[in-house]
Amino acid sequence: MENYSMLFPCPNSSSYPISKSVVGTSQHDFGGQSSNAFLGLRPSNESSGSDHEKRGEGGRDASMLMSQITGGINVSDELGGLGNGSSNGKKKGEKKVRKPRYAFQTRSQVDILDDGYRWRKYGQKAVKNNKFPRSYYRCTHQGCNVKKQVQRLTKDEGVVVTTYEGVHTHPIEKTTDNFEHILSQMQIYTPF
DNA sequence: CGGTTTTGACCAGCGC
DNA sequence: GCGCTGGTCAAAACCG
Repeated sequence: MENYSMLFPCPNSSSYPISKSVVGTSQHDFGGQSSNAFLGLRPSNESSGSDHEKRGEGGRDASMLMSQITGGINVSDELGGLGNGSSNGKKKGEKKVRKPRYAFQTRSQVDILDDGYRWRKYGQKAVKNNKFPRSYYRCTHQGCNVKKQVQRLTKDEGVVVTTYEGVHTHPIEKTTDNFEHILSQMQIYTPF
């Protein structure tokens, strides 16, 4: 858990986080305790077993909206510069340059939202304070090393947190009604 | 048969 | 320095 860009700050912090509040995108410093934007994604400084409640009254947290998600996607390509393009050199002895990540929550029955790209799962880990494992996926397109991880929240298993890392270097694979398809898989939350 | 998933092992970073 | 945790690898299993 290092640098996440919180597309959606904690909903219980007063107003709804609509808008492209998106990127604070600090490349560094985020690992240092990002307030508590993401309930399930916190590092490990939380005493297990008590990480829920505490936001219980707020009603359904994770009230993520589609509009926000589109915002997130847009934003994600402004990291194109730093993201791909060879700067990812994995030489040893080199300073680790971490790509910024973009996370968002969705309310969905399915873990894997079909975003039109093809992903191959390359790992799965049990994470602390969460009874659901986190799954790691990589884009199968040649030369495109975009990764994403998907995790369901313990507290609210209707909520799926998806974290993208990197930018696709190729067009989307499934063009047909892709966006609508995503919509159909989500339960959209409208505060109105 | 080729691509994907599963799953345990391995490794690196971080906090104590 | 050590242990914990997250992230990745790779071999085997699985599936169309």
